[in-house]
Amino acid sequence: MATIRDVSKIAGVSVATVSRTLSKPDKVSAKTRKIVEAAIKKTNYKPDMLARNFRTRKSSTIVVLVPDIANPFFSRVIRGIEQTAQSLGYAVLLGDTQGLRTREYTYANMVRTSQTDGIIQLDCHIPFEDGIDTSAPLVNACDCIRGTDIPSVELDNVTAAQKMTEHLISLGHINIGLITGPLSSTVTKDRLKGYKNALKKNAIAINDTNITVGDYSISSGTLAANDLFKNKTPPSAIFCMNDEMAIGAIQQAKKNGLNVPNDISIAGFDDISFAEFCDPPLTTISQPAEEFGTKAMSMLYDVINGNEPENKNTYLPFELIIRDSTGPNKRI
Amino acid sequence: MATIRDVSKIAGVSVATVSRTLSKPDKVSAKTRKIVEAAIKKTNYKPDMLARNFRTRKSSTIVVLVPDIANPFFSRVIRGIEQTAQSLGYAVLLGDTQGLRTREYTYANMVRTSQTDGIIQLDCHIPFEDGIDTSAPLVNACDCIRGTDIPSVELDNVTAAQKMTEHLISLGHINIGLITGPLSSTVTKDRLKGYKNALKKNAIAINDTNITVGDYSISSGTLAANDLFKNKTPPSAIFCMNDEMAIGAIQQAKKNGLNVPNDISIAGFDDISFAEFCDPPLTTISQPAEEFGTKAMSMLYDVINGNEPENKNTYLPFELIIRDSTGPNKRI
DNA sequence: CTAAAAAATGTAATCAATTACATTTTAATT
DNA sequence: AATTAAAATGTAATTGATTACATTTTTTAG
Repeated sequence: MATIRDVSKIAGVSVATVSRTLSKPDKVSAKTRKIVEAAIKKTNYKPDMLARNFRTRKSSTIVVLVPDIANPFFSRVIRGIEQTAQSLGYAVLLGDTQGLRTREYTYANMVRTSQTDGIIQLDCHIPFEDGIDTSAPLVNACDCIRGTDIPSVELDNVTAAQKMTEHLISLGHINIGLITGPLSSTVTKDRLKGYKNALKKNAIAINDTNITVGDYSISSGTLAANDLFKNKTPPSAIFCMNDEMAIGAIQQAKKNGLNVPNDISIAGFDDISFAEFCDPPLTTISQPAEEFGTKAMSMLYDVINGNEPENKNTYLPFELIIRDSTGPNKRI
Repeated sequence: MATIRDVSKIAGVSVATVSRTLSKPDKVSAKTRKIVEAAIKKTNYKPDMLARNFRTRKSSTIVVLVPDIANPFFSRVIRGIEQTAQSLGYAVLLGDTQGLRTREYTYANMVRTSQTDGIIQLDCHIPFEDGIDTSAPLVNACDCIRGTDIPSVELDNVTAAQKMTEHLISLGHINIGLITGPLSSTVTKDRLKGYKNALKKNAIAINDTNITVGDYSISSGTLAANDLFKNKTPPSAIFCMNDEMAIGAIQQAKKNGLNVPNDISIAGFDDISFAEFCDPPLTTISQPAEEFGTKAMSMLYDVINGNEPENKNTYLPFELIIRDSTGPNKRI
């Protein structure tokens, strides 16, 4: 493999000139530039990134921490990250953490060892209490941690969940079940708050047996729905905090001989691509998944370069998508 | 940030000894090892990977070329890759190519510039005709190119498609539609071959109007299905080359007032997690997605280290999953 | 045409680790 | 105790690009 020295010899110039031809061509006279470019072509020279990264002290790589790459919502976010990263000259390392702290640690440490220039975190645990390097360029996307000044791209989950709950109320539902995610995450807490807000606003009592906890998986949706169906007065509508759980809940409803939406309304969250093709098509909240990624990446770019991002906490818009899985309460 | 020199000073040994303590501890006496380890702890030293990678001439990074990270099958494969990579000391760069050759080029070139030590390719185009660096460690997973000696992890797509077609035939279907992917890929060609094999074996004439081309997206499934429904004698069963297209086809069937499977049987391929939760649940071929990833990664590891992988073309098992979207032909 | 300013180019240090080879220390053998 | 072999440690070169600073060349201004 040709090095910059080979090129400089063939072109009859110094290595500095070759380097400059590549990185600051306007600092080189047109004549030598041509000579050097010819030499580069002749030798098929490509700068060694290992050497360049080492010398410039940056990896031009960022890592994205994701609990599960196979989650269709996260994979769209990552697609957005990758696109913007590419256009900004960064490569994207995949940090599938499977929710394990040790793996988060491993990947977060890559900043300290210069393997990576920054971190985008899709579910938020870092920085840990016990003093992980907090100076690492870090941006949270989708989820966030309250009370820190870590830049984030979020949805107004409170309002979104409130809107969805109000949609169900507007259909005449009073007894509304909820299937949450793990209560540790801010996203879940916010959506729960939105659900409660809507009930309060409409003077509907909050019934704790209507609130069940899932883990954002399809199977947890079936389980939680089944629990709700066993209530003394089962809900006439269920709001699930993501589409997967809603799909699980629909399946369980059908298994129990219930028609969706005639006997029970079921709503989701995220608007994954399969939501539209469920039976019945799912009422849900759509989020601009790719935009979470692109925005997070450009914010991280700012942070890496020492610039305060414009909006430290950016909120992206959502949309209530009404399909056929929700309908009027017919039990009244 | 502490360097190896800081540690060596504090420990009162040479940098070589510090380096050895880390990489070949058995070459260092127990006494000095303890001293060095104490100094490392004291300084909170972490070796700079940029320097190490530069010096050792390897990035400890591999790149995975995937046409679309948001595809649920591919994202499972990637999960497998990531897991094995991690355990082998490799980081995984994400190369979402969106099917664009220029992006494939960009990522493939990372091997030449030492940014990455090897490539796993999930849809196969590289090496291109026009002489990209063929010496790059490369493994194909899921798809492959015939007539090269590039190691690959594959499914026996011919047999799998044949099995599925035979399943439909066994249900009494004779007029069987097919929705393929883009005909350029080996996977598609093989599945087409399997379909034809089954028909021939059962002395059923191959009807070209029964074969339509999709692009593995849901919407292409609806379109292709609609085409098939317009045939003079529409098929009583449709075999779709992936689950997404099957989901699209089911939707189109319902839209046309057809009951699945009573009026028409529809089958998919891949067994993505939503297949089980379709309405009706999808008959499909399940593939060990994660295993494609783990196997491909360990093969790539061999190739990178100059060892011929044991089975240059590894075949993974598949399983015919019969659910409710296929049933007896009632039009006879 | 000359002096000063600006532009272009070159020299060599630098980044932080690894490692071949040299040297010193320790252990083993007689 | 002397000799040899083995183990431990140290010295310094090396990796390939970038870049501060020095030097040379070109341009501009008077």
